[in-house]
Amino acid sequence: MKLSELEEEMKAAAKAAFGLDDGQLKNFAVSVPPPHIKGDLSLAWPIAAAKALKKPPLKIAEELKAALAGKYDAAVLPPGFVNISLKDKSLLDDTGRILSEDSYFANPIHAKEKVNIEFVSANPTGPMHLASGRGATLGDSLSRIMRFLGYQVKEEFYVNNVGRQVSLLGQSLKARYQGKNPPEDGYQGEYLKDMAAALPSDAAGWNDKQFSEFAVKEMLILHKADMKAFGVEFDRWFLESELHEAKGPEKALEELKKRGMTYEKEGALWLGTASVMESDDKDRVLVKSDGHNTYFLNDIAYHLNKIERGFTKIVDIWGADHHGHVPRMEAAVSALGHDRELFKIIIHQQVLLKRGTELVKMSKRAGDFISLKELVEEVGADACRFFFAMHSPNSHMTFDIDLAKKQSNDNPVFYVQYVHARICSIFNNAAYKDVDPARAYDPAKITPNPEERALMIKLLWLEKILETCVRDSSPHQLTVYLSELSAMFHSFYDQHKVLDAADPETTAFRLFLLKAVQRVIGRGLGLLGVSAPERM
RNA sequence: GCCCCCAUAGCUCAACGGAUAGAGCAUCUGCCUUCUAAGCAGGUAAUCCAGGUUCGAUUCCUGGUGGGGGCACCA
Repeated sequence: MKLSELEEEMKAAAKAAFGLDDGQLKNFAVSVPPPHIKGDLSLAWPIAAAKALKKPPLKIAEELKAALAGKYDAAVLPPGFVNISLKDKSLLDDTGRILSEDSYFANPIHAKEKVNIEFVSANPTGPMHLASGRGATLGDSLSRIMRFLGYQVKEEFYVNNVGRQVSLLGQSLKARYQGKNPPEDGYQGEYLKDMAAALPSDAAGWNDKQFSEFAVKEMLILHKADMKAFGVEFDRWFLESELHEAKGPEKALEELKKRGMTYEKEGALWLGTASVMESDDKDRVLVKSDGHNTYFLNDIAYHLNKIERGFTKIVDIWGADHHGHVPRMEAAVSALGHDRELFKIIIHQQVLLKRGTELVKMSKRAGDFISLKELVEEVGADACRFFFAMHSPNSHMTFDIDLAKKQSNDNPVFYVQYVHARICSIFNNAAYKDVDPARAYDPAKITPNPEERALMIKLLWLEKILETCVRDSSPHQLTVYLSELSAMFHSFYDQHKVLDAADPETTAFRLFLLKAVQRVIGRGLGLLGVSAPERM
């Protein structure tokens, strides 16, 4: 039985025994007992429920134990914990189902959710920066996790291919083509020299717009290649120009006006994000006094577009440098008449770069930065992705470039990957050791030892870990889990021989168990966009 | 000035308000004639400060201190 099912079953037992409603069982959750405690799972609920039930925690724990009797072996420990021991047979059964049912951990309840996750969305004005790796890792890993759990997920990259920055890019490219320096506020990076050198022969007669279009097109090719090398393939690259062709901003504006959310002041058109909705610190301009749309209006139109495409959950992943935009964007979605729950913005803190002992400040326009491509080529996509995935979005991570390049072998990703490789190796050695790797074991003849039990229980936790990742909008718990599972495996490997022709029953069981470990490790790494090598 | 985020071992990070705060790197001690030592076993080592709430606080609240980011009719 999955942990979620087990938890539900125990919760139902508690509900019936104490005559409670769901609200009173909110904190009812299984957890892992600390190492010095005997038991496979732990419930702290009796302590938490003491006040509401007006009973001593120990008494509640005893009553809960009685309610679970027959189904679970439970023990009560002060100040009111109930510790559960799982039966070997049920563990063996679960391990088998992990192997036989690929979607064992999916939850059908998620299937009705249509999720749009937009991330990276770097401007097509220069090579993709190393820091984009953080957003890319977050978005792609979360997408993979949600998909695995049963959600319908579309990954999307928004391309700002119109506007002032794009014009500047075109002008900068044109200047390079003509052997001049780019405009003062233009793009100074070397990459435009290379691009200029590759311009077609008829570029001499081009106007600025043609230079811009060429530059954006080329840049998009690079961005797509960078993302692919990083293991990220978007379902859609949404061009801002598509939005304008479909009259998106006009429609959004009309909708906002119709809802009475806008007003004119000083020749501009404003959205009452503060005065009407009280969710921002000031009102925001939609149409400037010169008649041009603000970026904000275009962004509202883009989000309206996503809503119209029928998504039930819309997620944006932004760097902390945009966090000030959160209230106005949330206000805008509300202003369009939609539920706040529909729209979620995940903010991740920025990546600080450290080279030697100095913190490196980077600017795309000055052309001084470390590209994602460079990093991936030197460190490898696996190590990069695992490293980014390890950090919760709120952590201010400093990326030590020298360390990442020089000591990539220290990355915990190898520790996890090594589990997969070791298990593959064992299976490859089976024939050589006179063992049939396909032989089934007989559950009736197997009593798992403590290390084997611990591994089987750990495998079950993948489900809850992944749900936690979704709840916290971060894959970092998965990296912790994989490291812990790996440690358990390596320790097991050291203590117990797997292939033993003299003991075919135990050998068959251990191969079965290892197959499941291998499956979970491979699956977990896959959800992080990291490869599971067969040998290292 | 206002807003957001952060502060845990020498370093990089974990820990739905729960039991003796977990890892990796670094460091020290052991372990390769036996399925891969990118490994195992063990040692050293941590919750910024002051209050508060709670049976219980690294976690929640208030006030400090220190750091990062943001406060446009730019995108």
